[in-house]
Amino acid sequence: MIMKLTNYTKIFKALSNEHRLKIFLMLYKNCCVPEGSKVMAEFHIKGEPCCAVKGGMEKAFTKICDCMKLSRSTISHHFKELQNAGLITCEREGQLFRCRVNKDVIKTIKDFLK
Amino acid sequence: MIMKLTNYTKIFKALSNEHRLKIFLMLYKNCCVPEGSKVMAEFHIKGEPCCAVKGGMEKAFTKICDCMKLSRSTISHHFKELQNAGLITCEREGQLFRCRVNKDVIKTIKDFLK
DNA sequence: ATGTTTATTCTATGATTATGAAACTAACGA
DNA sequence: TCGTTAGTTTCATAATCATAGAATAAACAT
Repeated sequence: MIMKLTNYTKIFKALSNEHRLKIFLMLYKNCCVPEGSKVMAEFHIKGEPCCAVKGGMEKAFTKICDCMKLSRSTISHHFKELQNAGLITCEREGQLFRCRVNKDVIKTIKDFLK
Repeated sequence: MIMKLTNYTKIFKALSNEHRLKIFLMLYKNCCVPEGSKVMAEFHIKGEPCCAVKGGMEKAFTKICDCMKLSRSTISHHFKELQNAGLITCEREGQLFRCRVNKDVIKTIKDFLK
């Protein structure tokens, strides 16, 4: 996938903030996913401290705030930035908050650095 | 190589600016280098429009300013940022301005995204 | 030595970003 | 319905960043 330079700067900018990078890593690394699934993590809205998919994620969405000592609105803002950069997609489905990490983008970055 | 999270944010921040990314790419991709050498580009101080190593680089340091419509001090600042992030190292040697791209860092980023 | 060219550092300023408070929306349960 | 919980949006503000001009330094040619 070939992208305009500004798409890359957007991605790098999204990852240039420590809090956003932590959130992203939490989604990208600390969650096990069923093979073939793109869903990296599911956070229960009511603050269940788990990754609904397969365990491994020790902080649920609502606890990220405490964990990072940031307000809810700030966390929301950071999630939005990660989405705008195309790194993740989020959707709400009833009580569930679903996050997908866009693996294509990761590949794109790696290719970019070749 | 394992680094603190802030080192990664520093790298991503350095690459999050379009001008810096262009400069970095110029050093990283557009210059041919002799096998085994770490030197990615050599810019003549007097504005010779070449990469002293093997050709391929069409803009010398002094022309980057025109090319990007930025002042000399701003370009200097951007080079410094790239250095602070550990992406490149620069040194002056008489009339030559030498830039080395730190390939280890690139590898570190790629490993980071695994 | 003096002037020229080139890059850096310092300083000021306009632009962008990170943050939280408050208002708002959506889902749920009693 | 009404209150609670969860997340978003809007707005204001403090912090950081990008930029250029001026002063400075280093290398060189004359």
